[in-house]
Amino acid sequence: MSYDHQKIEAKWQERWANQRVFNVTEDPSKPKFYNLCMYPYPSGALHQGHIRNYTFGDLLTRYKTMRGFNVLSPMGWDSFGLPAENAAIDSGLDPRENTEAQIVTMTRQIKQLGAMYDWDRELASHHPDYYRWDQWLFLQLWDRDLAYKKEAPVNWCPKDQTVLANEQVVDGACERCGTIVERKNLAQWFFRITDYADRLLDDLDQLDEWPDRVRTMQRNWIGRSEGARFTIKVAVSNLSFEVFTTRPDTIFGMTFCVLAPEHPLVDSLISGTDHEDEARAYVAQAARASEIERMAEGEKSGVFTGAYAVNPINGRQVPIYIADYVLMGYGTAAIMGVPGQDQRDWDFATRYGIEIIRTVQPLASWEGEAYLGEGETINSGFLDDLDQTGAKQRIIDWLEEQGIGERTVQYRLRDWLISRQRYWGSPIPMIGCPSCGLVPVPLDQLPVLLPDVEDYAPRGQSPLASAEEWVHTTCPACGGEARRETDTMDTFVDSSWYFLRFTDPHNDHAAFEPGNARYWMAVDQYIGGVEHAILHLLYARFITKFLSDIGLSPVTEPFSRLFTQGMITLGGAKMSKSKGNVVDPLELFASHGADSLRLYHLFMGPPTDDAAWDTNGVEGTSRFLDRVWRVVTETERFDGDPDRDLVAQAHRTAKKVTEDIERFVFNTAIPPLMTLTTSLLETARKGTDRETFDQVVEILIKLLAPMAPHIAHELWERTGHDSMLALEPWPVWEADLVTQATVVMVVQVNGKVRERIEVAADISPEEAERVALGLEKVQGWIDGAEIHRVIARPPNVINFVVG
RNA sequence: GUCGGAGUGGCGGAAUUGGUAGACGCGCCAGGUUGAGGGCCUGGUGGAGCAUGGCUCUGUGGGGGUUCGAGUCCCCCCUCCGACACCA
Repeated sequence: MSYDHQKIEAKWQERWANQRVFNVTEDPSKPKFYNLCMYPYPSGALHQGHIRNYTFGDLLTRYKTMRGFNVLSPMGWDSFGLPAENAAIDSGLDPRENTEAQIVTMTRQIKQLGAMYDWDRELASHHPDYYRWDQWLFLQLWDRDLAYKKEAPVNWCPKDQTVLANEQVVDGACERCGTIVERKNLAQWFFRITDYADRLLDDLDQLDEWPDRVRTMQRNWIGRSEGARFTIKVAVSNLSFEVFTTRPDTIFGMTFCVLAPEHPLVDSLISGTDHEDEARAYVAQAARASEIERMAEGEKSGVFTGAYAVNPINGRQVPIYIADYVLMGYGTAAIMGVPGQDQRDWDFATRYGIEIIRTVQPLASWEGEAYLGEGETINSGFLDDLDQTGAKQRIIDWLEEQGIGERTVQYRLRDWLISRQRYWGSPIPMIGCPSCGLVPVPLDQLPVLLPDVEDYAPRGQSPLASAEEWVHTTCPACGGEARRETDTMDTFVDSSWYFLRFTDPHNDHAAFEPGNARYWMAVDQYIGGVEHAILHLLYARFITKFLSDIGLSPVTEPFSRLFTQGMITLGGAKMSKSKGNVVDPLELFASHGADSLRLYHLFMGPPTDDAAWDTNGVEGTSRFLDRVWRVVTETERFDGDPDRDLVAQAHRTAKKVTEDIERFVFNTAIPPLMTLTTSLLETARKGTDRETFDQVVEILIKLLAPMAPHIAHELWERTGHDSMLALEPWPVWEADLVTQATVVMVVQVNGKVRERIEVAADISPEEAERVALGLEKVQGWIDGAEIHRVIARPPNVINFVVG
């Protein structure tokens, strides 16, 4: 018989909400715990990934509450973004109405899961009272020269006539229409995150409760390289350019130079020369080609400019090429070509017949490719015989003495491109004035409201541009006619500070009150998908550091502990609507109940790992809950004796479950609860006394409360308690009961298990040896041979080495 | 290519410090309950062999090594997944 989960789940969801069990205020008398699941995009329907995320989060909220913490667990909506806009374009749905309807639906579904949040703090980034503070944040950055506008190459879809974010470009093509993406120069807004590169990198060391792989990914993304930057003169001209290198020690091996096709010097180098036509054709082709095409070509391509560069170290003249393997966005967009010590330069030199000079003596014979290893410097004048470290030091000193170069640090990280030629986002609060230039919207005029438009389809510029009345405004500086910025902000701006807003969500005169933030920050546990390991987490760290610098954030790192969950797969692929392999949580709420589904998500495997879906597994956890139900509702006999073993088992279970939750591993916390339930059912048949039984049942219900809260609360009530289980203290265990008196010891002969024997847990090595040697089977295996060694590790194992 | 992560029964997985490999669940098999089915209960379930109420061998992607003892530690290789992807 199975219990009526629909009825009891609805009952308790209503009670928790009515009694405001999970609504919190700042309370200095209690330790605080800020527990946060990454706020979702309101897609309109929960999928299993959400269920998994909120099940983990809710388990922690409930567990920490029972442990006596003041737990803040808020929920909100990352409600700006492309899907709502695409729905508007494709189906004519109003983005605002559509988004808000989806929020209503998803809120209902989250409540059906029994996941509890402080809904008084709910926020949605598309609300003017939220995005007003995005705009405020933008202006704070602008005031400190950390927001700027400049021309930059962007991904451009020629069919959709729009700019695409990097993540919308899949294999070099537009994610929506499949057209090959072009690169195009457009004036864009940036945040100067590179100013924070060092701090973002260095502070990763503090985040020792983040997964290593996430820290590694961030480290690689920031990509710090130490090296030198120096000036190279162009022969027979007064032109020069700068190069960056991590291997200044190889400067004597420079046999050519390369400029990126977009390098500003290219034009003056080739104008009016014999090489002009060929070079211009190459530059044009590089501009047209997508990244994918550039790479797919396999071999490195380039073209000679006709000009020569002068190596400052020895005056030697080397040819200057243009090649697209040198990137405009990194370093100085120009390099010294040292084929002997760089594989890319080697490939290029080999193709174009350029001389190769080795400047490092390989440790072993080495041919056919560049040598990147250690070795003595050779063919390098005054650097000869030095090792790499010494040679680098020496040459940088020399460059600095000559006043042509310096030691420098280069990052792979680029500034954050935040403007989008899109409708459904926070308008950038700037005004373009013909006489004053770029002028910020005064703070007292925020928010700049998103205007209504007729047509959301991209036409090569932001849809906001079509709202003529809105665009036309007056310049705050001179009062003349001016035009508003029509780009909106990347939604990653919204999510880069929402966790601070949750500490003071209704503030209408500031983004948040520093006092509230001081109580709640940092987020003690942040839970979400690993797909946000780089961008969101990096941006959030950046903005938090910035807000700390201007005295508003109490912390320099927003998330103390990060947990990234694995994804759900079915048939070997990630569960997704487009692949058609989704299992709808709503159907499972109806058929098995939220508790069974939650328990299955906890049980199916390590929370960090990807997990393969199996609906039969929900059947299994559902059966388990039926058994728990029967323990309480069908036990009638209480005519036996107190059962100390059962109590001991309950205490061991409490210890194990607590330890597993603390280390964030849930799949191993459930088996002991299952076996405890089986023991209770056996005991119920056998008979015990009422006191023992009630005591053990109480522990079981409490341990189950964070995992399967509805059934746990119902059984708590049915076992005669008036209190709210969610606010009851977590079970404690007695150390004496947890330690077992006897254990099974393994007896090995020559490392092979030959016998098992039950012994006292505190047996001495001598006693263990005596007992083991007394065993008939062990004697049979020793078979009269000499015992060379006895390794006794009581009470687990004893091993006789014979032979 | 570089950097991460992972390979254990038919399946999901367990084994936290080197010490009983396969906990727990699913699936499957047998028996019980039932008019039948479902449900529930009990037992079994890595592989091979045999003198089959038990015993022996073998077994954690492959190959070597360290150790009394290796899923766990070291070296080499293979496969899969993820991130970055010409970063000078």
